[in-house]
Amino acid sequence: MTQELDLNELLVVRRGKLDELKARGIDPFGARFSRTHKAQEITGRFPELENQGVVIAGRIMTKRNMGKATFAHVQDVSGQVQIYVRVNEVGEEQYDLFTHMDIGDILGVSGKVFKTKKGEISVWADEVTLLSKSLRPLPEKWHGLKDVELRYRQRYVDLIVNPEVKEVFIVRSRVIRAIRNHLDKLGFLEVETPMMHPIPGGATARPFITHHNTLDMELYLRIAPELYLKRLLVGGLEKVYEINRNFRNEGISTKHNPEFTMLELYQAYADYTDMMKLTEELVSSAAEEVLGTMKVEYEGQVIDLTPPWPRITMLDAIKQHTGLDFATINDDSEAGEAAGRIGMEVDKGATRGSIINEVFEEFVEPKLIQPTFIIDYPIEISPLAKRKSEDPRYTYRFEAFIYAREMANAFSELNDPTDQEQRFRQQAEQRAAGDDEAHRMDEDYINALEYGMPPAGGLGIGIDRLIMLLTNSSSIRDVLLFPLMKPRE
RNA sequence: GAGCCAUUAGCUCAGUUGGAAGAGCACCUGACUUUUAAUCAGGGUGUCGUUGGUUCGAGUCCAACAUGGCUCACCA
Repeated sequence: MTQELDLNELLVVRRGKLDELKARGIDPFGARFSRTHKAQEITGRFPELENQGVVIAGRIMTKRNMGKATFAHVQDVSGQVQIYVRVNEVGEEQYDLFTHMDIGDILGVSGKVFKTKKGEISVWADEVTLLSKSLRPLPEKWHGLKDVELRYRQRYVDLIVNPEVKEVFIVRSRVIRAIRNHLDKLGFLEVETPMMHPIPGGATARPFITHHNTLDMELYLRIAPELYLKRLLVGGLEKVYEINRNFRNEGISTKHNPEFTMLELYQAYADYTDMMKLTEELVSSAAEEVLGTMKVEYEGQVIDLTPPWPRITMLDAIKQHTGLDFATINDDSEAGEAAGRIGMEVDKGATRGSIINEVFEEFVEPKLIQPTFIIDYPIEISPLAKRKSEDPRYTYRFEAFIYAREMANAFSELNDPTDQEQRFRQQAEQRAAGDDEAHRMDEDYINALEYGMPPAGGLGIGIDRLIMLLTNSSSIRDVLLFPLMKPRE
């Protein structure tokens, strides 16, 4: 059975045209083509380009045949411009070829810039060249491609027909560029640390497991670069950052993709207050630079990113929203009872710190719409953060929340190797007790700390979620070019 | 992992009470030398997601499965 038998009529017709072109000695998949202008330059600089010769290239998006003359819109990366092709200028043979081209074909056009009777800036063609034949029909010109599944699976089609999609990814690229420029200016060094870890660390998450054949060893796709970046602080690099993918083997949702992009940075001799300033600065200046404003609209609300952002301790925030004062609650069982009084059930073995966190997530987090720093996290849920000297039950740690979502997580880094080793041991006990997301012991990391790591501030920002905020996207899939999809069939 | 919803032509969508599968765009043929959702005349598109079941008869009712969306759970 040949493939042809499976094709519908539209595809058969296009393949017929392809054969016809070949029979006429025309290469349907052309080569290098020199253009002088992009579509947007022609429409944007009409006064100086009027009557000038230009050469453009792009995809045919619409076509209106009027007999001996045809209008079409050609789309390139910058946008669309209309072309006017008349038999008088291009000749019988080329005109015939052109009228048989399809919407979706890629062509080159040379001609002069003019304005039609109705006032549309156009290119009056004197030559049209087929550069690539399209064998599949594009979605409808008016409604575009709406089927979200098809949009994600065939992003290339989505990008062709839905211009606002391209805009999102341009903003994404510019925001990341702005962050890089900002950090470079501050003297940070961009580094790349391993994606494949023998011991997954730096976060509480389930990893993807893979296997190296020659070494016959288990490897994990990284859940965070943190422990490697801090080894670089030990090595004396002082200010480092990495913007790259993390992988977590967990559920998929509008806010979670198994691979996602994180910024992590570490600054020697700084602490978490410096990281708050830097967070405000990075986010607000990226918005200002890319969008031209620090007031962004998200899901119908205006979010004001202008620094400074309010800072409130986790305990104060809980007190404010629930009336519960955990400062007066000193052990695990008391904490459990208190949570019960406001209608929360907690696990039997839950610690005071994890209960505080649960109460916070349940009662406070949903209310944090405008940018807010929540500071001083309980030590039990912060195994890599420095203990507060005034009260060892808390750490010098904050998270930044915007639109009830965690945007940034940062702390004064724990650089005491003995304390770190104890915390790893506690985590290992939790792991042994069945918590498969608890941290694992990393002996080499302890070894590194034993050489001495300068006191430092560290910061992580979830880039995808930041881009969602800045592009008013409600799903993480809308800011990922190729979100993970289950294969069909 | 759970609940709800969706799946009909290449795309966007109708499809009545269970009784001969539809429209627009796109496509093909013809007309038309400044159109623009071009227009006019003609043409026909199909595994109704898959597999079963009920029925004289299923796009329509029932079940299972698949994929996707939303909500929840987990997480960032």
